[in-house]
Order: sequence, then structure tokens, then C-alpha cells
Amino acid sequence: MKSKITLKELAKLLNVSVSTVSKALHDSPEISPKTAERVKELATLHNYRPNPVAVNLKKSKTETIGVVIPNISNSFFARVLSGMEAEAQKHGQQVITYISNESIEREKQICDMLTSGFVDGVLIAVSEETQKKQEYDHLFALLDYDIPVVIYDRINLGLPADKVGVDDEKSFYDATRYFKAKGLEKIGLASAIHHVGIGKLRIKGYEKALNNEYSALMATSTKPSELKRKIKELIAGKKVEALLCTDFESAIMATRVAYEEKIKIPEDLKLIGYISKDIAEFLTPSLSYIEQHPQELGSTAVEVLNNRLDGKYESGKFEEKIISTTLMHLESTRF
Amino acid sequence: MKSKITLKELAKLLNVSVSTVSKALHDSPEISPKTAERVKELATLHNYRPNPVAVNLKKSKTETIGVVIPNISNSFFARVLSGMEAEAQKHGQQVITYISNESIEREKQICDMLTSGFVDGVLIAVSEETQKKQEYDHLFALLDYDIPVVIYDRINLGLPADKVGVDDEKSFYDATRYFKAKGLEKIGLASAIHHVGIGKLRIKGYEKALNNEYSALMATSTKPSELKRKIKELIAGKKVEALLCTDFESAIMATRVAYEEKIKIPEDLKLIGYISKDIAEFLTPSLSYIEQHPQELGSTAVEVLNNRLDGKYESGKFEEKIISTTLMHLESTRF
DNA sequence: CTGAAAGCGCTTACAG
DNA sequence: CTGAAAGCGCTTACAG
Repeated sequence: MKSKITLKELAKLLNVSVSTVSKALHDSPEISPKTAERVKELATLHNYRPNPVAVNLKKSKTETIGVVIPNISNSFFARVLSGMEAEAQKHGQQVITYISNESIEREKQICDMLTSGFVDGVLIAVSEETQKKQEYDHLFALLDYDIPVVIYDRINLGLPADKVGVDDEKSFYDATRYFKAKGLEKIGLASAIHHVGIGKLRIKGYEKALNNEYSALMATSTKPSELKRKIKELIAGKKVEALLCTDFESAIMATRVAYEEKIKIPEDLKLIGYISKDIAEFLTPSLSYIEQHPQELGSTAVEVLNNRLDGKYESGKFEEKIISTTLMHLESTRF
Repeated sequence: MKSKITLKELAKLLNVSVSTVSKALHDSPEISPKTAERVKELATLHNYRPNPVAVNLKKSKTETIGVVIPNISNSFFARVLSGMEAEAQKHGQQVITYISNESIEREKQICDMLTSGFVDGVLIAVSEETQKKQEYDHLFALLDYDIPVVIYDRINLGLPADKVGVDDEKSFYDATRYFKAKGLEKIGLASAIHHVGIGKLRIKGYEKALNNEYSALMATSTKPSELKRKIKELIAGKKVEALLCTDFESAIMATRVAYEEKIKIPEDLKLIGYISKDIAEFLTPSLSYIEQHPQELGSTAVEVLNNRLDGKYESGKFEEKIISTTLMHLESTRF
């Protein structure tokens, strides 16, 4: 147990003033080389580190950013966090993590915490419950507060803030067009998140690409049993040739139903899912997926926040950055 | 943009001293009810919040704990973090997250950061690379420093600190005995993490349970292609009746090989994996798994840290808590 | 080149 | 009951 040494103690040991020690350690030109060296030597010896709390108080900064995550078990958000942490480290910033568990109650508490001055800025993805209830008061309160906020991933909520998101609509537009180009006509969609923003966008992209040339064939439900029934109807009943899944649940459910119904993937059914790489590659058969580049999303969100903090953006105007997705072909879309 | 109001400004508005305001807000009995009310009213009006940085400096505490995570994309660690965050919130503590990405270099940097006084205590799971290289100097430096450290999950490294872990050995001991009790004789094991601590413990549990009555049948490799070949040898060649997988990679690989070799699960082969619930349940067939209760692991780690901070443990002696695992039966072990 | 002083925003022992 | 003062550990404009 080494106790921390302070500037004052260092000064006493050296028989100089606190100011001299501080300046010496900051390479101030005011200090003679000789003194500077003596100070630095002793500081190194005692492994002196300035107390960050004191420095922060003095500078009225915390060098800390708050990240609000709806669901950390979702590997997408875990990766986003990883990207944020890496970028923050580059700027010498700490990341404080808050997990809302998709609960509006928890989210309100967190927003309240965040306005007490722990952090220089906030990155937030709004919880599902908040989106469903469309109660944004606590978010407006946060936006109204003194620190910048960047909304990430779930961005189409009409909130006035900087935003960094994923091109949800275009990803499914492109995927649907891909199947059309291959000559498929019965292209279906399955979703367990049709009621939230990103789900709606993906569905919109799908419908746009169908362009009324083919009818939309959709299985949507938040209840597993119902979703299963509807997917079965789609792939066994209506015999769709391809299925786009907007989320992990529907993708896995589709794989499962196909297995149970002895529908072969990719021979009888092509499948694309919005799932993460490490799961997609390991499934049997491996599942073609839409890569969202979550780490890039995370690092970009931190960049935008820091640009805002550094005054690089015009105040009153908001940035919006969209990360492009990539369709990754594995076994489930082999023609 | 609401700027933060300070105690001083509040005092000026009220024509009283800063001390009076501070005491009034802390319900000090020294203050007259009348003054207290006036102060509180104005404080509420202006939504006054004490500057946490100043409070921390005064109290020489940060109310912040640092969490070092080897790999956040691993849903086990994501859940552990979730348990930690929830428990920390209960104690009014913030969680700063550091991700080592299983890299010793990154881990060293993080340990260095942590000794600069940002946090009151640390929770750490040691990176794989560190375990392989067995270079623990930076960890000893951290342990030697002024703040308490709790090592979680990867605990059998002989480091002198409080520990919270999972009963890795017993989990596989029990699982193996389960198969023995069912009359199986050819029980195999697959592992991609045989070289790290938790992998070794799981293998040890398996071997103990076999008790030299049956020979150990193991497929171990960190290389996917080699692991695949060895698993194939085990389930297609030696025709093991059951396979225990120590990790996600080997479990998924086993499912895959069985599929390719047309070996039916659970009819021809029983399978148990060390994978997380939400994946296990969705696989086809669903995969029996060992539930490690990661959230409980996380919350327990925070509890131990706080007990240590509160001086509830004898100094010089270390706590070690083991969270019991639970074998969850799904389709892949149906007899 | 060095040091005393003020101040970041708070808390609290002490004086009145 | 109220307020002045000291102090948490720093930084920095200013005086000498």
C-alpha cells in the first residue's frame, strides 16, 4: 500500500514552494533547469501523480464522458461501447457506463444523474420503452442542460441533438434489391422489432425496394410463439424464396423454423439477418448478415462529442453522421 | 443550456453565507427552520446540484469504481458488467469501464491509469495474454497501490487480492458425473481455451469425475481448423456419446461438425456447452448449458469491494467468493 | 527564477 | 442560529 504523495509534501521535502513544484512538473520556462531536474527526480522517485479530482476542479472539466446503453447483453451495443472506450482513451477521457436495461424509469434516473456534473458530455441510445411510450421529457431536460449530448444508433426520434446512426433503411433496401436482381419474387421479412424506430426503418427500406412490383410478405411480432407461427406461414405456407430478418430473434427463429420444417438453407430459402459477425459465422449454416460496424459507430460518436466540446461545430446546428452498413455473404445466401 | 448554479451564487441571492446554505441543504440542526426553507426553495427553483468534483475533493473519495474487462463482446463479461453497474448504482457509485481486449499491453496502460486516483477501487479480470505470458508485474504494482482491488472470474493466478469467481471445476465435475449416472461411457471434452486458467479448471473437473474409470477423450486447440478436425475425430471417429464444451467456440464447432457428419443431437450425441442463455436457447437444437450467473458474479464483486472499502474485512487477509453454476438442460441433453 | 496569493466549489470545526 | 476561516490538491496570474 503506497499512499499518494501530494504536491505539498513534495515541496516540503525539496524546501521549495508548491508553485515551483507544480511549474517544474509542467515544464514551465519560468523554472531553472536545475530546480526542474531536482523536482522531477523526486517526483519520479515517489511516483507522484497529480490528483485528478483536484485538477478537474481547477479546470472545471472532468475528462469523463457518460455513455447510456440500453442493453449491454446485445453484442451490438457491447461493440459500440468498445469503440467508444478506445476512442475516449485516445483523448485521455474516461468512460462512465450507465445501463438502462431498456427501461424508461432507469433511463430517467440516469438522465438525472448526468445533470449533476459528473461528465463533460453524454452519448445516449434511447431505451425501447421510451420509444414506445414516446415520453421524451427527461431527454429534453438532459438536452437543455449544460453539457453536449450525442444520440447514437436510435436516432430517428426527432430530438434536437447531434446524432450518429446506422443506415438502417438503406441496408434493407440494398438487401432486397440484391434478391430482386437475382430474380427472386417472393421476398419476405421477419421482425420482432417492427414497433421501434430502427425496425421501422429497415421495413421501410424493404418496402421501398419492393416498389409495389411484388407484395410485401411480413411476419412481425414481439411474442416468440406468434412470431414463430407467422414465420412458418411465410416460409412453409407461402414458400418465400428469401427472408430478411431485422433482428437476432427473428433470424434465429427463422433458422429454427426452417430446420423443423425441413426447408433447406440456402437451397430452398435464402436468409439474411441483422446479427453480429461472431454469431453469424458460427451458425449452421452460417448466416449472411448486415455488418453495422458498431465499433466505428462508437468511435464516431465520441469524435462528434469531442468536436462539439471543442467548439468545432456551429452552435444551434446539429451534426448527423450515418455509418454505412455492409452486406456480408455467408452460406445462407449462396446461389 | 442551463448553466450550473453554485453555492456561492445561491448565498448571494439569499444574502446569507455559503456555510449557511451548505448546512441548510444538508439538514443541519444548526440552521433555523425558516432559513432552511428559504434556502431549499431557491435551490429547487434553480435546480441546484452540488458539484460532485468539489465534493469528492473535499471528501477525498471519488465514489467511482474502475472495471477492467478483457473482452466486452463476450456476452458473459457484458452481463458481469451489467451486474456491477446495477450494484454500484445502489451504492451511488459510478462505473468507469476499461477494455483490455485481452491484450497485456493495454492492460498495463490501464493499470497505470488506475493508479492515478480516478477511482476508489478496482475490479479486474486478467487478460488472456497476461495469463499466457505469466507477466504479473503491472498487477502487483496495482495491488501494491493505495486502493483495493477485487479480481473476478479469472481468479486462479495466485495473486494476493480479494476474489470472486465461478465454480469452474465443479461445474464440469457435476456435468460429467451426470452423464456417468445416465450410463454413458464415452464422454468427451472439447476446448479452445485449454491453455487458460478457467479452461484448465473445467478440464480438471472433467478428469476428476472420470476418475480413471473411463479414459479422457479430448479435442483441444486454439486454431479453428485443428479444433474442427479433432472434434470430428471424437464424435465421428471415436463416436463419443456425450461432449462437454468449455467455451462458445468449441460448442458451436461441435454443433456444426455434428450437422455436417449427420450425427443427431441429442439422439446420437449429448452436448453441453459453456455458453450464454440467450444463445443456447436459440440454437437448433437448443443447447444445454452451464449457467454461470454472471450478473450475480458482477454484483458480488462490487459488494466485496465495498466491504473492503468500508473496512469490513480484516486487512492482510483476502476474501474469496465462489458463485455456484447451474446445469441447464435444454434439447441437447434429452435422453 | 521563486513564492505568496487567489481561486476552482465544496464541507465543517470553530467563534460569536 | 449565522458566518468567517481553513482546507481538500491543484494551477496560474502576479509580485518580488
